[in-house]
Amino acid sequence: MGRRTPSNRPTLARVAERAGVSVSTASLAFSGSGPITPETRDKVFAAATDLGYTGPNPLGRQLRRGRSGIIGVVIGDHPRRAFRDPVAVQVLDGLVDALGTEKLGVLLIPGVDGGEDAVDPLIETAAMDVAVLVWGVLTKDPTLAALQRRDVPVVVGEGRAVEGAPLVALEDRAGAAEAVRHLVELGHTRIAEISLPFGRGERSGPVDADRISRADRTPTVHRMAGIRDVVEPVITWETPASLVEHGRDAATEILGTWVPASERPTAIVAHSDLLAAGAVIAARELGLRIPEDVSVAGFDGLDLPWLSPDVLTSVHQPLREKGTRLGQAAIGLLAGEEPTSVSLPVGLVPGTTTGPAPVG
Amino acid sequence: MGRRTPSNRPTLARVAERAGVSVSTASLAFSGSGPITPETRDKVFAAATDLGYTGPNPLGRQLRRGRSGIIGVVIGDHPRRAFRDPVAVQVLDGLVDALGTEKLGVLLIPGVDGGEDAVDPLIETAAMDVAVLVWGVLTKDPTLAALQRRDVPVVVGEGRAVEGAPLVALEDRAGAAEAVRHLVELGHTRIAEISLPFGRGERSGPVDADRISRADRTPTVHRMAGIRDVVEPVITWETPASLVEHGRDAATEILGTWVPASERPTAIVAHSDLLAAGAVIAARELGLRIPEDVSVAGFDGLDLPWLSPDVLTSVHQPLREKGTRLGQAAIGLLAGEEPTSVSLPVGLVPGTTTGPAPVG
DNA sequence: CGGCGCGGTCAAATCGATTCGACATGCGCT
DNA sequence: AGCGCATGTCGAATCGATTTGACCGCGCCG
Repeated sequence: MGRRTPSNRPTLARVAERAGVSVSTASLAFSGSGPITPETRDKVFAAATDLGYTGPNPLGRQLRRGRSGIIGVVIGDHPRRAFRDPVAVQVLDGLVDALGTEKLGVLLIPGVDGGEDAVDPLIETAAMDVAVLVWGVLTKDPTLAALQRRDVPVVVGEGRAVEGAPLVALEDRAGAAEAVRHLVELGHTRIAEISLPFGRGERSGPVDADRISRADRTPTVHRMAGIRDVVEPVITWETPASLVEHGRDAATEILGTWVPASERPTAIVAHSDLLAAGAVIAARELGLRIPEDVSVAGFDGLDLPWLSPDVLTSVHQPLREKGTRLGQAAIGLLAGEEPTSVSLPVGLVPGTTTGPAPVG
Repeated sequence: MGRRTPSNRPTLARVAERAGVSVSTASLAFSGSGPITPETRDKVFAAATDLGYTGPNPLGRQLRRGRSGIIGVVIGDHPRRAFRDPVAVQVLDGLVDALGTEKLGVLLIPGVDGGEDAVDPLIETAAMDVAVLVWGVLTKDPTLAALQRRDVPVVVGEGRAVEGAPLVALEDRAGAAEAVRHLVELGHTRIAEISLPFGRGERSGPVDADRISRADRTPTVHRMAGIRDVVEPVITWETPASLVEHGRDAATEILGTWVPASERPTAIVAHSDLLAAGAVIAARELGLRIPEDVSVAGFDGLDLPWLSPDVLTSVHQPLREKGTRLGQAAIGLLAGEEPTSVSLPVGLVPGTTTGPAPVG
């Protein structure tokens, strides 16, 4: 059991030789399915254990098969930021699970810092049978372009459909509309919006109609549209990422210094639960009662025990299912099925953070 | 630009043929380093773009090289649980970064639900040049055993050293001792401990000396030892995972019903920041002031904006650096260097959650 | 003017497996 | 007894690249 150098690692050929059979027969023995007598198979296995051979070398098998068994998962940012959002984590979980049933592995591909057209080198060179673009594609997406050049089949989560690629979407627009309708029914008229990022750049602050019209990122665009299906927000605040601190900063401005108290928004709808949680914390810090003074609605349906005693009113999404669907879409593509797209339903679940609008 | 079936995907041989050169020359052209005239190279590149060839097939290259360019990262649990802890996310981030510099990719390998000896199929069959066991190894670890059988070099984070494998550890014991010493210096004598899991099983509740002695998981064991280097806790509460809700549950018991108020612990030291945050929330819910009535110290040094206005007193660890060191260790192994281990320093950073022990 | 060396190109071996078609054996059936 | 078929085994081709060593022609130097 000493250390072995790569060069003396046993191969199928050596096993076959030792077992006194041909390489093909040895291969058949390991594949398990071919026609082979039990004795021959045992002979091969015995030789294998003698030599310390633990099964076919994946590299050889992959080359022959023309498949790597690897699915590239493009998370669009550095892990520390992408996974700071529990939403991404749950989707990934479903994805890993679904792919695991087919013995497919997940190769993590981070986004890049670089300029406009920069893509991670893995996109260009890594072996993968399918790539999953979890957070959709931009209108001119260098990552998508590189994958298409390489003929790597693609599965898209969220947003814009790509020719020949299955799309797994959520009913963002309807869900956002539902959340705002809930607020309107409670009597709110001055509703502020805290939004997800609009595009590549990192910006934060209030936005005007012009910038809104140029938003280029998919959950953002759909959720903004859904909100506007019901009401026009009194203000829209862009954030650089779905993180508690950004929601807190935005709400501190919106509820604090932005307008005189008499014109203060009575409700905030945020594009994500983390942003909404930040808004709740900001309201607490400003001495505002929730929901008596201000209502807050989120989006995602996360379980946030640390927000206790408040429970967010939120639009629940089947996040894990989104992951499993993405995985199944990838598997389907490998099986040669025609790409089919789905849009998963979402639904409002009221919590303790929304209530009737204050009178006057 | 129509769809191509795998069979008519261009190969280096076809490019060479079209360019009127040999395969070896074409290969040289793409490798970039070989001796070749600019004209020949351009001829090859022109033929390549004609055919839509985007570079050597990774599978062929990998087989020849004997390297897959993939590092398996064993996270020891399902992603939704492993990555719910920001600690894991930061380590992963450093790891991905470090490996990215060498164009190595991260293959995510989850833990399994199954019985004692179950391992993820990827462990047995996936191609990987090195495996990183981020959260250490158990005393009898089926994952480690499977990897050793396959001759996959291993890098270990945390805990027990493995023969021939670099170990990247943190000075857990000293850090834990420092945290408790801080509490003792503040006058605390009744100190409770909320601990990380002891082993595979999911248990929660107070533990006795016998169970403590049988703990088999590395950060847990070291942190317990460090605490006991300074003081014996009045109670140790085991939790099934490093999550806010478990810390909250534990602290609710410890500070609430467990003993009469006069004997209530005046300080809690938790093995992680998420557990500590849960304890802070529990204290708030019980109407206890922090730090006047109860002090809470954590471990990890996370940034937890949602705990505002409190800032945890915590032992800061270089988590991202742990990740980069793990990555560098893997790279070193691939380069044939002798495995070397490191232990990274940690340090107490006082926040607002610890203060002098209440008098009486 | 001849030989040496070097830059550039190429043929062939190699990485480790899978799989197709051929082949040998033995059995059953007429 | 002879034919055909099923069963099990094997040889050889193949997947797509990298790399070594041979080879060739040309320029430079003695």
